[in-house]
Amino acid sequence: MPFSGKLNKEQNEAVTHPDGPLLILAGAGSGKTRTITHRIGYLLDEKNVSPYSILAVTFTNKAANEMKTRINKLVKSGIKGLWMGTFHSVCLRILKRDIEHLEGFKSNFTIFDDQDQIRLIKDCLKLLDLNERVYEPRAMRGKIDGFKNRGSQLKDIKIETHDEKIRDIYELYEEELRRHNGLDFSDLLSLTVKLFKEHPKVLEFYQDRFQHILVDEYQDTNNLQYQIVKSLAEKNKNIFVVGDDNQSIYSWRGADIQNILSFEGDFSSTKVIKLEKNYRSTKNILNISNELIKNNLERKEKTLYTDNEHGELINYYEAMDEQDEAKYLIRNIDSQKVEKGLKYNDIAIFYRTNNQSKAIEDELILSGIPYTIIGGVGFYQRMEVKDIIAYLRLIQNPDDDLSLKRIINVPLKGIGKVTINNLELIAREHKVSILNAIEIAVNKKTFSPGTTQKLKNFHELITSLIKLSGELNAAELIKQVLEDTSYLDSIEEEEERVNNVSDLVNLAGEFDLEDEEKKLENFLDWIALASDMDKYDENSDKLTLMTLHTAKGLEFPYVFITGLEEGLLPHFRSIGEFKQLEEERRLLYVGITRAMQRLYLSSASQRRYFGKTQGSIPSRFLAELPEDLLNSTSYEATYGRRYSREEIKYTTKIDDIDLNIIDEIPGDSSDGIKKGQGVTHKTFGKGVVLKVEGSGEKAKITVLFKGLGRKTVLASFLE
DNA sequence: ACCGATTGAATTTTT
DNA sequence: TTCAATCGGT
Repeated sequence: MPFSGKLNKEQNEAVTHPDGPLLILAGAGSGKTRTITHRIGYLLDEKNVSPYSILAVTFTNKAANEMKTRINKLVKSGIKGLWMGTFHSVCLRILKRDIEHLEGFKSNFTIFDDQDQIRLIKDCLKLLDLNERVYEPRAMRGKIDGFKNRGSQLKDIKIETHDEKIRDIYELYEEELRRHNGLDFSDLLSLTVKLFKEHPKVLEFYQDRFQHILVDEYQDTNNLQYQIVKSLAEKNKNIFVVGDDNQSIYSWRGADIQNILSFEGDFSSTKVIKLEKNYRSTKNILNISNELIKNNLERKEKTLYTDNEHGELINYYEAMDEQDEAKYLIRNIDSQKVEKGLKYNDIAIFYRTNNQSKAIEDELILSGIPYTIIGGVGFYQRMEVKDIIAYLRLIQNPDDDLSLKRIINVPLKGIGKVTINNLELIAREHKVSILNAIEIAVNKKTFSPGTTQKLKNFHELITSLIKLSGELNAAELIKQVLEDTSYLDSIEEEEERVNNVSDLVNLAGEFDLEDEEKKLENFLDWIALASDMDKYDENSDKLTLMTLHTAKGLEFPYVFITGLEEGLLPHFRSIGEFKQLEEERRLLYVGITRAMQRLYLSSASQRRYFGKTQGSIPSRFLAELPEDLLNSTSYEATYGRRYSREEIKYTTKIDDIDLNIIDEIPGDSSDGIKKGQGVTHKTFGKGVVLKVEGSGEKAKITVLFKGLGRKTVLASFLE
């Protein structure tokens, strides 16, 4: 049995499980990936299951690619026909094939990323004549995604939000998305659910095809993903899920830890296997992770153990500020690298928020250490990359007004805001795309001769590119766009940007080699779901920097976790609410359990946020770690110098008060504005004062507004 | 009407 | 620090 030799008893039991639902609760480092790959190998080679009948869902594209490679090495037969990818990519594939069963949808849709979503929401707010300050686009995006992830119908939303306007925004947003022939990320999932519900024949096709379904990182599935899994597996019940409730860290994206906690109830006669033996970390590392996670109430009982040696103590350093923290990292990296003969890619640095990378980056550059940063403003979000992609998107989907608006004047062509606004009006009036509106306006000579000529040129440019798109592959088409628009000339002074554009051309070239169809559409789909993570090459000798979220699923011999401060980890947006606080703890748990040999923790006593230096105290999570496993030092101990600490202020938890009583809080302004007092703002309405900075008309007042949350406003705007 | 410059505001995590 | 909206000049 080639698939049992290298496995322990539980892993082997999972791999050779007969048909029927199986839940694997796999602790960190317990050989989860190995178990899934061997399971697939077992099905293919031992059970003679056709790869065509297997669907495997992973959390990232990178994980999918890696798993494919591993399985290929493992099995005798090939894996042609096997579906492996993220929920989003799997759904995309299903929708590309079957979306036209749903009325009003076309298969050449464009995928709208979150930036596009925000821009579209802004357009909606303008159309509805709503104030962006009151209905913050980002917040609205969050609400809309929330509705979609829960599968809420418009009529339900009335109950969920007391603000009728939010419902209007959602409704218009959906309408606009349809008009653009676009799908947002949530649509990929929710329309698949809709498709399965409304077209049982389509569902049956996939049910019959996918005899075996495997889902990795099941703890981070959301309601829609759950529904997809459930309906696909309903017929054959061969559903194999792997997850760790202690590593559920995506609730803000709609992930519901209940999916894994109640799996047994969802599928009758579920077999449960726990993988509790850790092969990754030293005893010390594993012990502190166990001690930490014990503090969570919402979890399944599971204690990891290991045969590995105790290893070194866990280091903790309390730095003066973020610079001092970065220097501490480099000191240790340098010395350990020499002492233990490490390579840079043996080492990773984690943090809670992307902006923490800057200080570390600066010091790394100074000391000449090679590094890569994963995430942040990723390659695909770069302005120049998005510009080129907008051209491609418009070529592929001429209804994509959003992309058109992005590039109609890029590089500058003398077509301004007023003209675009008028074009939008024409488009609306005739119920056509802006590209069509341009044609109408040019024919009718609606604009001045100069403008008409510019528009005519633009229209000809796009139509000629559309014609060419039938013959050219993605890379060639990008080159054509660059040539026709002289885009490179417009950014020639910015070397970085030019490089990014040429990287994009190369990327497209690589894609064309892989893609048999060589279609622009496929390239765009791939780009839309691609992330920075996918480009990450763990074999290049570079230090890796990333957030704790992106660290999930990876492992490194040496791990540094920075910024263990109240307000950062746990993040202040999560403090105060029990569930969110537990998720922050899980986040740290994920970070700690990435470490194989050695773990370093650090915090800074003060940190510059933007411009202003703020004081902070060490994270409460540090107090939960057993002291005898920690080796703690501080800036003061290392340098024998003291530094002046900023006064540390604790925020009052007024947020938890019942917002309905805001109306009743007395507004007494006889001697200026005070904390806790009720106020009325000209635009935002009623609220309660949380904080006062300065005095008089120009004082900055932080107010918790009813239904809108915290905002900082000028005293002169309050009544 | 468009463009560039200056000011102003805002920052969790990502498929 | 970056990004976006606004304003005044051409």
